[in-house]
Amino acid sequence: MSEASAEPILAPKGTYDILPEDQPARRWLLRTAEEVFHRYGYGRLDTPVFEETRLFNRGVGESTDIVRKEMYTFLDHGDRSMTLRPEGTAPAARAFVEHGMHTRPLPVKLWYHWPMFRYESPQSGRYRQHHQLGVEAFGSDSPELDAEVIGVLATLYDELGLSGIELRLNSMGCRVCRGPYTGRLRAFLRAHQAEMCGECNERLEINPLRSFDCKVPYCCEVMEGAPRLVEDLCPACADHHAAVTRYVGLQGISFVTDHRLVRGMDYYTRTTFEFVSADLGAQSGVGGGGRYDNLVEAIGGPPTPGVGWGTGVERILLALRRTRDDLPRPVPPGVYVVAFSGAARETAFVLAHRLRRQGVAAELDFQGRSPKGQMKQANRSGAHFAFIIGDEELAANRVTVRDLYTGEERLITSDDAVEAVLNAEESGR
RNA sequence: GUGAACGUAGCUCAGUUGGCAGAGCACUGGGUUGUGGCCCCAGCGGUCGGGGGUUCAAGUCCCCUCGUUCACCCCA
Repeated sequence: MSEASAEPILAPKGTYDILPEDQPARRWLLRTAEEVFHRYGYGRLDTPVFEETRLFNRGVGESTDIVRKEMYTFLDHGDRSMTLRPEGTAPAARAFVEHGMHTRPLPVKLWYHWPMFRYESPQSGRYRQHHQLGVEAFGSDSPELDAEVIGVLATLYDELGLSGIELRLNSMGCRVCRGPYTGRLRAFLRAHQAEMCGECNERLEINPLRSFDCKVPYCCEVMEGAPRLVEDLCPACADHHAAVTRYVGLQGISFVTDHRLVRGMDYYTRTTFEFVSADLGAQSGVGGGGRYDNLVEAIGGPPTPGVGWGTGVERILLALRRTRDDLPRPVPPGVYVVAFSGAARETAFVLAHRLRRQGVAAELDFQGRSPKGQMKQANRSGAHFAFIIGDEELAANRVTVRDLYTGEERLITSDDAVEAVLNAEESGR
């Protein structure tokens, strides 16, 4: 083994480390989310990070980019094909079925905070491992539930202070209306094949709806004249969509109907929606979701409608950091215990221990720093107080308590010092 | 997967037509033999992303590669 030639090992491409200084903002975000979910009556669900590959093939859909080229799939030692979860809805549906949750009072409302894995080319706001917060509500096809689910996300963004976002709403129809509509759209696209880009022609058969998303100018022009699904829904879907928009409005949430909004999972039916942020780059979607009335059945469960969404934790933080500079930061210790002589180190160590047992965050030097160096550290740590112990304090059996905000100093017993800090922390709250 | 830009100290970045690898911040010590913040001095810290090539000489030019960023695509 040659130490000199050891190459540094870096985090895998598209992944990142979450350092101590990054934690408080993230923790605050998650706490806020948990609180919001609780108020709306959602219970937390956790599932394994890997599932049988079949779940995603059947659930998300063979034609999707996620399944076709973005999954981390491997064979385990029993030659079973496993996949690191690329999204949350299919696993949640699997758990719903596996635990017979259809016998619980419906709807069953769940939330999650999970890492997701997709083999994509990384860029800002797009990672190979990222975290999503999500909710899934199973067992009701009421448009009020679509609206509630959207309301949960809008409330979350609002309470996080995420501004500059826009809600886009659409309906993808159902089995009854989507089939005939896609037929009509295909016919339209074939008629205009010569005017469209190569990609649009390629996806004509697989997913013609995608052409609405094409950025090529002349494609956009053609698509202006294309039949629109929202305007071509079956009566039931049209009623549903109208009710969803009404109930979204009742919550005071503004939105735009975007007939071109097509999402990348095959399971969507009826409602689809997306929140986009003006503060992100090209990866402007912060959260999105929709209704999936056929998904549970597709993975072998009883016919059960559902609706939900996922939102990217990293993208929320990215957008927040671009608009706010007051996100939570690490909490400084209450006390930094300073030893001014070698003989005082033992007493300092014990004093720090006592403080910690009393509920006070206390730090001390381990590097053998000079008195000045320790004071500098005390200052940098942000501690309110420095407890200073040197030969004088040892002789007097006292400790010097220095208020690092005011510079005021007192020589008191260690009992009084601990008491003083506890009082200061109490009144500081 | 495609295209473009960029990789120099822990961080943010200079580095001229190829000619001794730098600054600020951070870190350590000192100025103050027991006192932080401001200031001053000094120190520590570098496989110049990696490999190959051209050259007397490469951080600088060429090729490959890895990574990051931006865009396409897709999505959170």
